[in-house]
Amino acid sequence: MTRVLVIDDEPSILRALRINLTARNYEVTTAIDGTSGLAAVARDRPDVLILDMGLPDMDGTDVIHGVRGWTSTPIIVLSVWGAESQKVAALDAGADDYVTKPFGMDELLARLRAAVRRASPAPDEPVVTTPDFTIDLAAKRVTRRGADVRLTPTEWQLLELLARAAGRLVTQRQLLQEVWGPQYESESNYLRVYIAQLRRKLEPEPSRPRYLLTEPGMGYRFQA
Amino acid sequence: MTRVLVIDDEPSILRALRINLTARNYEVTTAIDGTSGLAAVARDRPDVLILDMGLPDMDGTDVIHGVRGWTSTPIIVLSVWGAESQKVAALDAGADDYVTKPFGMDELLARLRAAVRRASPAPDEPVVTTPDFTIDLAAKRVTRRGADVRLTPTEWQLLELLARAAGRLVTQRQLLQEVWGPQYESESNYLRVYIAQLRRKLEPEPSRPRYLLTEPGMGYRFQA
DNA sequence: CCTGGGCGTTAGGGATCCGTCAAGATCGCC
DNA sequence: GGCGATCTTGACGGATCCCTAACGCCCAGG
Repeated sequence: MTRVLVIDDEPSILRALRINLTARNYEVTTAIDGTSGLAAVARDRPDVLILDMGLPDMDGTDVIHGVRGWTSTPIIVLSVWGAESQKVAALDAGADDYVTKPFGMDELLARLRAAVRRASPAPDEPVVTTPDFTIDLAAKRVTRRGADVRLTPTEWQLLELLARAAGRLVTQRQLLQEVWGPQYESESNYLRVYIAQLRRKLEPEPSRPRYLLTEPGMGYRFQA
Repeated sequence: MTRVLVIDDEPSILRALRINLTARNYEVTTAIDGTSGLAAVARDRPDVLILDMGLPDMDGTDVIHGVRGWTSTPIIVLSVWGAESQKVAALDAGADDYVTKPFGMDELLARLRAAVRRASPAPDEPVVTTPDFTIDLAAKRVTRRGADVRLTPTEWQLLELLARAAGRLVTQRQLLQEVWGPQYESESNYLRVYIAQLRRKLEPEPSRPRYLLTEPGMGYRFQA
C-alpha cells in the first residue's frame, strides 16, 4: 500500500485529503507544520509527500530542502493561486509537482499516481515472471526458486524467442529459422530435443508442461 | 545541452517556446502534429517532450501512449484551461506534468527543469563491493583485504566493463569490441587469458570462480 | 488390428569452447 | 641500450555443448 504524508495546517484540507486518499486505499499520515512534518518524513518514510507551502512555522522551500537533503521521495506542493515566483522556487528546490488551491481532487489524485509511478523502479528491463521461475531478458538470466538456472546458448535463444512472444503461438518454422538458420527449416527434431531440455530445467512437472506448451502440428507457445 | 521537442500546432506558442528555450540554452526541435511528432521523437531522441493536447490529427493521449510504448522520456502536456478529465487522462496515460494555457513562462521552465532533473539518472554508485574485494570505479582502484590490487590497463578495462554491468551477461563480442576494438571481434583468446588473470588476482579460488562467471558460448558475467 | 505421423525421451560421438601455460614481441622507463 | 612490465600468440587437455539417430508413446485413420 502506498504511504502518503500530508503536511498542511488547514484542517479542512487535511480532512478532505484523508477521506479521499483513504477511500482509494492509500495509507495517510498527517502533520500540521514544517517541524513535525520533517520529523514525520524521517520517521514514517512515506512513498510520497503532499506539502502546503503556507505553513505557520517554516517557509515551504526550506521544508523541501530539508527533505531533499537525504531522500528523493516525490513531493507534490499545494499552494494558493497566483504566486508564480513561489512555484518556480518550490520546483527548483526539488519539488516534483505543484498544484494550486482550490484544486480538483481528481487532478490531485492523477498527479499523485504520476509521481508514484515515476518514483517506483522503472520496469526498464523486460522481465517475464511466472509462479515457478523468472526470465530476465536483459541480463540473460533465468532464476528458479532463488537459484540461477544454467541454460546453454541454444536453449536460451529458444526460450527468449518464446518468452518475447508470450501467449502467442510461434510456429516450428519460425523457431528453427531464428535459432538454427534458414536451411534447418524442417529439422523439427531439434525443437523436440531442446524444448524437452527447457522443460526439464524449468517446468515443475516436465511431463505435464504448464508454461512451454505444444500446439500439435503447429508449434509452441509460452504461457506466462 | 538538453534537447526539447515541442509538439504544438499554434505558431505563436511554437515561436514563444523556441525563443525562450533557445535563450536558456536548450536545443529545440518542433513538430506541428501528432504523426510528425511521434516520428520526431524516434528520430531526435529528445531529453524532454512538450506536448499540446489539441493537435489537428491525433488525440493527445494517443500521442502519449505512442511515446510511452518504447521510451520513458519525460512528457509535459499543455492544454487549455478547464478540461479536468483530460488532465487525468493525460497523466494516467503516462504524462509527467500538465500545464494549462495560458501559462507563465517561468513556471513552464521550472517544470521543465524539474522533469529533466528527475529523469537524469542518479549518479552511478561508483563503488562495487563484494565480500572479497572492492572496486572503486571513480578512483580506478581495486582493494582486497585492505591492500591495493595491481591491475594492468587491459585488466582494468575488462573488469570495469563487467562491473558496470554487474549481474548482467556481457557477450564476448561486446567485451572484445570495447576493450580491443571492432576488428578483434573474434579473438576470444584474449578474453580467456585476461579473465584468467583477473581471477588469479581477485577470486579466492581462481579455479572455482565466484564473481567472474563464464557462460559457455555466450560471454561472462560479474556477480556481486 | 495394423500402420504411419507427430511428439517426447535418451544417449553418445564429434565439434566447439574454455582454462592454462609459456614463449616471444612490444612498450615504457631509466 | 638495458630491463621489467605488459601484451600477443600458439598449443593442449579437459569440459561443455550440439547434432543426430534410435526408440517408445499416443492417436487417428485405414
